[in-house]
Amino acid sequence: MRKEKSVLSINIKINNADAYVGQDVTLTGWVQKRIDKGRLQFVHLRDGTGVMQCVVFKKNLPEDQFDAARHITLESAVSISGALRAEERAPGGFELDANAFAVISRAEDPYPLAPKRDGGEHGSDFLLNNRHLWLRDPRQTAILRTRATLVGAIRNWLDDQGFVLVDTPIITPAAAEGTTNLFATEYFEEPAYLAQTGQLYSEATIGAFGRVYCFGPTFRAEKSDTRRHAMEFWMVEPEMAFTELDENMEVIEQFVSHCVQTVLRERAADLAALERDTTRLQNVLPPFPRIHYDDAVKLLHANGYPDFPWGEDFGAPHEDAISAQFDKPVFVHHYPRGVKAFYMQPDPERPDTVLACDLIAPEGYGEIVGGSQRMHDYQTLLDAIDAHKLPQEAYEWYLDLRKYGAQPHSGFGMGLERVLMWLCGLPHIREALPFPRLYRRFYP
RNA sequence: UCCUGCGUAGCUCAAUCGGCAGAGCAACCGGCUGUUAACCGGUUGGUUCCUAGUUCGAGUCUAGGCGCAGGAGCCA
Repeated sequence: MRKEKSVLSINIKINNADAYVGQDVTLTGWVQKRIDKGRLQFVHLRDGTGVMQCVVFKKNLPEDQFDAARHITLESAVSISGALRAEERAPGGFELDANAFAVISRAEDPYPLAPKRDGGEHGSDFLLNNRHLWLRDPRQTAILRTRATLVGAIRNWLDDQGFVLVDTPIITPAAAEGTTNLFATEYFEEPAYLAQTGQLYSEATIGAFGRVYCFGPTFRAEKSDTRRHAMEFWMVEPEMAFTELDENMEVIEQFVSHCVQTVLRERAADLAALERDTTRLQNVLPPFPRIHYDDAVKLLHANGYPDFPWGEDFGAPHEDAISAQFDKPVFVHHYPRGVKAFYMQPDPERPDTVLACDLIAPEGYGEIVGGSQRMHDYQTLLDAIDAHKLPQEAYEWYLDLRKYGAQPHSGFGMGLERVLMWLCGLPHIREALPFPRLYRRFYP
């Protein structure tokens, strides 16, 4: 008889529970928590869309099924059927009165990750070694859902603004910027490298589409061992023909604001679960403050770094000192030529500076966007390649672009994980990637 | 790569002056029909990171190594 009941019950997802109150339903998922009250068992079932408290009374189901529920292990895969009803005392506002309990796969015990207690937390080393299981934690799912929403916001805005997604290669023949260490691999018998940027290729595709972007993983083989660095990370790189520095900054502030506001709107519950104070994020609307590098240096002189020399790049403490003066992301533009990439266009009025802009996030999250106007004159670019002692033959195709319809053009790169850290208030980049590749760590 | 700190039960951590290896949580067994980090009783659980040294005796001291964390540099 009970069998007939569960056959008739409807398979539903927990986030649709409100539509099935009063009906007999079946849930499948993983046991997140069990509270043993003897003849009464509270089983908290997670199905990927939410968590449902299931009430298992001994008298409401066959004895073998009750015993199975009473001894079920954490993270076992189970199917639970019963009547769904609204219940104030239950965590999500709904509760399932179980009349059938089936074990699909019993998890081994003990489950390696303990529920949070005042007796102690897990350390980051242990958690990262168990990343394949740590991902099930409510905090981690909130972060990764937010990441997915952020990716969607990025793509939607660019698509709506007429940017065309044009993918750039991950396997590349030579160092794009020459300076950074690349992951080396092999293309049959020839040396090859994993891309650290798609930008140079996007400078080619703007000749076909005008406005483009590439969005995918990028790779840096630098031995950077900090909370802000991963060896494999995602970067979105829009590129625009017939566009100079000021317009580039306008696009960036519109774009970043849209991303922030979309996440605030669509992921409010997840940000609340992360205990993120979003008051300062609400402020992130155009225009953003813009300061010239010269003025940024003066600002540092007046705020704790009196000896900072003109001509050097900012380190993390300097970025923090600058961003602390503003309640929004702040642009620093016109950097000294010596600290920026070879392809950036010098300012004709200040040839010791380039038409570059970095966007520094508030609250100590550092640089999230780096952009610039690119050299469009053939000879200027050739001289720059020579000055940086880069192999000209590797850049022939890039130089070629300056021969056929060259024009002032600009673009920028935004680090997905850096932005996600800022939005979610994460202390370390390791939580911003599903399977982070960190210095000396790429398992699992 | 540099600076600083830390490696003890599955996890998070104690262990006085160099003198018997401990707790909480998890797990397991039992009790409880309203728990939300349940509660109560009981049980199990150790290569004290590795190697060498000092000592009657080393988790503790010394040297080297390995691992991890935080910060810096580099960058997004």
